[in-house]
Amino acid sequence: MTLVSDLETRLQDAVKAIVPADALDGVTLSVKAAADLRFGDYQSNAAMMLAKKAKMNPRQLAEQIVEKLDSDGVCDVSIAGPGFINFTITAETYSRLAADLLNDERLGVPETGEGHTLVVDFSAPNVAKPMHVGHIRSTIIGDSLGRIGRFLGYTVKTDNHVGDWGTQFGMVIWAWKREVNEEALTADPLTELLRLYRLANDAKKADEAIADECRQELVKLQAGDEENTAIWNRCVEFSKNGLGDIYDRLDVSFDHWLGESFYNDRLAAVVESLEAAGHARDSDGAVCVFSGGELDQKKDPFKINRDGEWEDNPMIVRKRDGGYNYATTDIATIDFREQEWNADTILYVVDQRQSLHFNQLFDIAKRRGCQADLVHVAFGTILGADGTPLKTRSGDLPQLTDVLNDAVTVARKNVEERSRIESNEEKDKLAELIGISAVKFTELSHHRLSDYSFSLEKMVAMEGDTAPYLQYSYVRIRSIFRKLETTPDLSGSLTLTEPAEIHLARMAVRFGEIVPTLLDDYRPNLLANYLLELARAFHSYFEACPVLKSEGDVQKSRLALCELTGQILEKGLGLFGISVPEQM
RNA sequence: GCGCCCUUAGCUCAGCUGGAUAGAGCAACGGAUUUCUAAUCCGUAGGUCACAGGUUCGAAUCCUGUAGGGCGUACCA
Repeated sequence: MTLVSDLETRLQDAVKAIVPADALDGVTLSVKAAADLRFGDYQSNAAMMLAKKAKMNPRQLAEQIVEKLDSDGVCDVSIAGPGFINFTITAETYSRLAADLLNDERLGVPETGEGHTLVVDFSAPNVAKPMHVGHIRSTIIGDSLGRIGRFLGYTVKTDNHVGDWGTQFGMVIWAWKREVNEEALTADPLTELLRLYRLANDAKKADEAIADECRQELVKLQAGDEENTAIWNRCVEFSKNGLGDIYDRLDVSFDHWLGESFYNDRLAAVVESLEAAGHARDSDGAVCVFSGGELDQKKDPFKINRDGEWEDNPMIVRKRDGGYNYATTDIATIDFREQEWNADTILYVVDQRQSLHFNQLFDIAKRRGCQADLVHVAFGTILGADGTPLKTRSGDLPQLTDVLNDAVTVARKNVEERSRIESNEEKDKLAELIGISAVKFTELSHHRLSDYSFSLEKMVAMEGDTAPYLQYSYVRIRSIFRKLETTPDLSGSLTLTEPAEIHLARMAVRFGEIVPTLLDDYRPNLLANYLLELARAFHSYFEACPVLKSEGDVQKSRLALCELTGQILEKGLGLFGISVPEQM
């Protein structure tokens, strides 16, 4: 049980002894971390909420609650302002809890996800095109959500739903048949594929007939044409190898790699079932899903207002040319994940600009009887330096590999200038770790819905609120233990007295309270905030409380606190897919 | 037109299922290092939370409106 839930239980017991049960309807008696430590460690506004409902004086009610509240020596309880109940945790309690955490593999994090299957659909780049900076958000946020889910005890299935079957293949095949350069393909397959893609893209923009030809190539592929399938197989193989290199570098992996093509032979049946159930019908030669008519038009994703008239805004599941598009594939994918994986929740970590698509998709899935909780974990747009969105098809966005390389280069320079490490090989390894960690952490410390202005400078920053700052605090901890030479016995009780010690323990205890909240709204950045606060507490402690110069119980307590902090930093960064170095 | 999202310090951003005097980092300025690693710490300065109303004991947070910006709006994903 976390400290905050312990306090909540005590508070609820006290309230139940005073207030009749029916007065508690709709009131949550919650305790949260105090906004300001001057008020104590935790606070509750339960008395004010209840007083409002029962038309009582909030301060008097708070006094009654406090009188009944059995704090059992855990904390001091006081009343302030209009009726806040403030909990000030004692140094003894923090000492005890810190000692407990040191013996807890889970570091105080409860298993809230047991028995629940969580599918995380993320990254999903288009095959045949290299990943650019725009792919960073889905890849890193999705990977982190999967790791967090696993740690919380969910059965997690991560799936890279790669775009290996869409329109771009019609284009690549069209260009391949006319222009492929086998030599270039052997030397640098991804660049050659990108060249072919751009070639077709430019050609079809200039000539509508070519756009048609590209569509025809796709239809042939989807119908099983031998030549196109052979080309496609080679494209996919080259691309997956290239993608695999980047994922390895990012330490991102997937349980499954079921791309759009995997669902190809299920699409016809999906459309048939939609038609049979009356959800879809022919429209202008295409097969479309229309509104279920159950929602208000303003909220209905299948309705749109044009010039004052509400018109249908259908979702196309089979194009006029007979080809299928991603809507159809997505429906088949939901069926598969529900039936084969028993998904309870499916997360789609996808750009918020696709929210209309997901609104439509989820609506039709529910109409077909889908039971799983479907969530579009949307994120904001990546903007360029000029504040406008980076355009996916402008062709000139920085590639992900280049960004990673730049970050590593900056990190390498830092290592050269400030690290104690001497071997060049070790320096290279450290720079790779730090550079990539910095990129990941930059992403994860932002609110996912904020538009993200891409700046190389920010991506590669090594000071302040960054991954290296967190890694550095870990390194300082390891350094203390290295100097100690013996392995200390850290079991038994602790004695924390200095404000910096107590504050560090306070932060450590909160780890178990923060982690379960990360999946409430799929917000890894709350963990980033926490880890920075923990590391700040540690660095202050490091300056204020000498460890090696202290002796006896004081030293033991301080070592224990260091060890605990190190474990939390390692675990917390691990939830971001970031590892910690022993030395910097 | 209609729908969705955004607007917080010079810059980049946290904080948003209502709580007390709105927080970090960067940049600026002033200090700390014969050290348990200065990728650090301590301090100073910096705000009409876009604007106007409303609900409430209490609003950056919820509601309405206005301004500015972004995105989406049937055969791309």
